[in-house]
Amino acid sequence: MNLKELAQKLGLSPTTVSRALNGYPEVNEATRERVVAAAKRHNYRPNTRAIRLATGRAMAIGHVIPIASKHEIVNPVFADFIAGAGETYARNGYDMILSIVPDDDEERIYHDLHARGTVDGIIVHAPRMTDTRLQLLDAIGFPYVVHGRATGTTTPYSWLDVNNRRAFQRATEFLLDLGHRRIALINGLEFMDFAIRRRSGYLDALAARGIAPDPALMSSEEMTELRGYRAACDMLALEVPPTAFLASSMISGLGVRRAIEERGLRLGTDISVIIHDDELSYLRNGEDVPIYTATRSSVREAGRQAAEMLLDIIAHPETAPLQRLLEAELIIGQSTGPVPLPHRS
Amino acid sequence: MNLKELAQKLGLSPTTVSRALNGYPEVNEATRERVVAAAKRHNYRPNTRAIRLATGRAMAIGHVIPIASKHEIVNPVFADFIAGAGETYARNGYDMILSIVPDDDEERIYHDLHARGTVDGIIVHAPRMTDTRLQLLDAIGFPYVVHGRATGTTTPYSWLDVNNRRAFQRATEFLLDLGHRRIALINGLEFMDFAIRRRSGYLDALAARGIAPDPALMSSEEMTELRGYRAACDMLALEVPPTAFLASSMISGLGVRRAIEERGLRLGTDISVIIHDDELSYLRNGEDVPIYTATRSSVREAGRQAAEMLLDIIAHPETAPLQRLLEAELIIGQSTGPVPLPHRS
DNA sequence: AATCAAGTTCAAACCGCTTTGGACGGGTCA
DNA sequence: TGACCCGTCCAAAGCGGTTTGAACTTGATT
Repeated sequence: MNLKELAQKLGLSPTTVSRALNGYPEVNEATRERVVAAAKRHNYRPNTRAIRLATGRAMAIGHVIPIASKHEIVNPVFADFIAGAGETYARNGYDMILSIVPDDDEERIYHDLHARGTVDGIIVHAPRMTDTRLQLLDAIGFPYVVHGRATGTTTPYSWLDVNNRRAFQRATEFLLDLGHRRIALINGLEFMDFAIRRRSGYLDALAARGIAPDPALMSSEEMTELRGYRAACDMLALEVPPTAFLASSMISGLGVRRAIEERGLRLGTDISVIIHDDELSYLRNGEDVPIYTATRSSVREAGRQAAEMLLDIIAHPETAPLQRLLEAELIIGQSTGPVPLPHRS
Repeated sequence: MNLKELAQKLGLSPTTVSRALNGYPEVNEATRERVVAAAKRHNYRPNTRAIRLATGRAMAIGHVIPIASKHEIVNPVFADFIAGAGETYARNGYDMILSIVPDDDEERIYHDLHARGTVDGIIVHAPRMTDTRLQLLDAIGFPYVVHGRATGTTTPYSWLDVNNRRAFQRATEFLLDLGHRRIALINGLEFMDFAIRRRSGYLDALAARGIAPDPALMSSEEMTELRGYRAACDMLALEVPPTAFLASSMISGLGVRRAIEERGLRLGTDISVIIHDDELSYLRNGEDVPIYTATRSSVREAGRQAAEMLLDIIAHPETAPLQRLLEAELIIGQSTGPVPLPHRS
C-alpha cells in the first residue's frame, strides 16, 4: 500500500493525503480524519527510501567504529553508549547506522557517508590527541559530536565529555583525606584523551599536597582484568607498596582486587581502591550498595545526551559548536577506608 | 556532483554513465575508462537514497535490540557480535541499522522496518523459548537469521548457534574424568535458550555417569560478577561443597574465582573452574596462555557468519531456511586439575 | 455585482538514480 | 543491394514520496 493507492481509495490526490498525514494546516479537519483513519486501516506506512530522496535528508546518524588495530578494541563502554544514543534516535524518528571499519579506512568512510547522503551527522568515538578526523569533518561540513575530547585540537568543535580530570582529582583528594600518601594509578592507555585527563587530575591533587608522584605507582595499560591484576601485583611487591589504588575502569578494578585479596589483604581496610564506574548494564558496581568507591558517570546517559546535541546541531546548524561537560559523582562504597596504622605519618 | 552533472561534463547520457560505473556490458571499454576516470577525478559518489529508491532495495540490515525490561540487559556479547556482523556488511556494501526499542514495541518495529523498506532483513537477537517474533517475521515474509535458537519453535527457521549443549556436556565430562563428582553449574537465566541447552548438556553428562544432579549446585542468575560470586559463596558453604564449577560466562567466572580465593582455596588445584569464553575483545581469557579452562567460541566470528547467511538468504530466498551450528572448542587452561585427594572416592 | 481573501484541493515538477525500449551506424551475409 | 545483427548510446519512464504553484469554492467586502 503506497501513497498513490491510498489516495485513490480515498478519492483524493496524493498531495492532500501526504499533507493530511504530515500535519500540514491547509487541509480540512474532516478530511484529515478520514485520511488518518484510512491510513491506519490499511496499515499504510510511507516508504522511507522515498521520503529520504524527496526530502534530501537521511534521517539517520552514523557511528563509525574503527576496528582493532593493535591497541584500540571494541570497548565495553561502547555498547552502553550506543544504547543510550539509540533511545534518543528512536524518540526522534532517526535511524542509527553503525559502520565497522578498519581504521586506515576511516577517513574515506566519512567522505562516503557524507557524499552519498547516507547519514545526516556523525558521532565520533574514542578521540585521540589532535585527532585529524575533526578537521576532516569540519572541512566537508559534516555535523558531528565527539564523545570525549581531543586534547591539542585548537579550533572549537562539538563534544560531550565527562570531567575526567576533576573526577580523578576528587578521588585522589578523597584518598589523601583518608591519610593515604602512596596512591597508585592504574590508568588506561595514555594516548587516549580520557586517560591523559585522568592522570592530570591525579597529579594535580598530589601536587596540591606537595606529594611528588612516583613513576613506579603509575601504570598505563589496556583496561583488562589481567593487566589490572599484574600492575597491582607489581606495585604491591614494591619495597614501599601503595596503600591505595585508583583504577580507570571496573574491569581493571576487578584485577586490582584480585591482586590484593591474593596477598591476603582486605579490600577497604588494608588497601583502598577507587574505580571509575561507567554504570555499564552488565558490570554493575554492586546492586543496592556500591561495592567500590567510585567516580560514577553513566555512559548510557552520555549517549542519550550526545545524540540530542547532534540532532540539535542538525536542526539548527548555527548553534554549533555545542559543548557539554558531565560531572562524575563520587560515590562511597566499601572499598575505601583510612590508611592503616603502620602507614600513618 | 551527481550523475546528471557528471554525464554533462562527459558529453554522455546519464544512462551510459550509470552503466559504465556499474559494470554493464553494453558500454564501450574506452568510454568506460573515460567515465571511471572522470568519476574519480570529480569524487563522484552515487547518492544512496536515490539508488535505494530506484532499485527498491535498502542495502541495509536491521539489528533490533530490545531494551532493558527488568531482566534482559544490553549484554556484553552483543558488541562483539555486532562488530563481526559489521565486517561482513562492510565487505558487501550493506549498512547496519541498530534499533534500540522498548521490548513491548518490538513487534511494531518489525512491521515498520519491513513496510517502510528501511532494511532488507533482520538479525534476531536473544531468542527466548517459543519466540513469537519468528512467526511474525515468517508471516510478513521478512528475511531473518536468529543468533541462537528458540526451543519450542516447531517450524523450520534460519539460525546460527553455538552447540551449547555439547560444549557443556564435554566440559562436564572433562571434569568427571578428572575425578570430580560434585560439579556446580553457575548458569545464566534459564528462560534464555542458550542457558537451557547448557544445563541439559551438563545434566546429560552427569546422567551418563549415573550421578544425580544436586539442585543446590545449580544456580540460574544474571551473568554478573556479583551473582557469580554470591552463588559460589553459597555453594562453597555447603556441608559437602563442590570441587568444581562450570560458569556460563567469563564475568560470572571472575566472581566464582573471587569466592574461591577469598576462602583461601587455590584455583586449579583445590577447586576447578571451567567457563564459557565468547572471546570478547575486552575480556580476554589470558593473553598467551589461557587462564581458565574454557569452552571457547568466538562470538565475533558468529556475527560474521550470521550476517553472511542473511545476505545469502536475501540474494537467494529459495535457499532459506539456513542453519549453522558452531562447535565450541574445549581449551585447557590453569583453572582445572584433578580432584584433590580428600575428595577421591 | 464585482473584488478579494481564506480555505481546500489538485496537477505537475522534483529528488537522483536505474532500467526499459528504442535509435543509430557499421559490418556481415545472402 | 537489402536484410539483419551487433555494438553503442540515449530518451524517457519509472521508484514513492514532498513541495510548488495554481485552481476552484465559498463567504465577506465594497
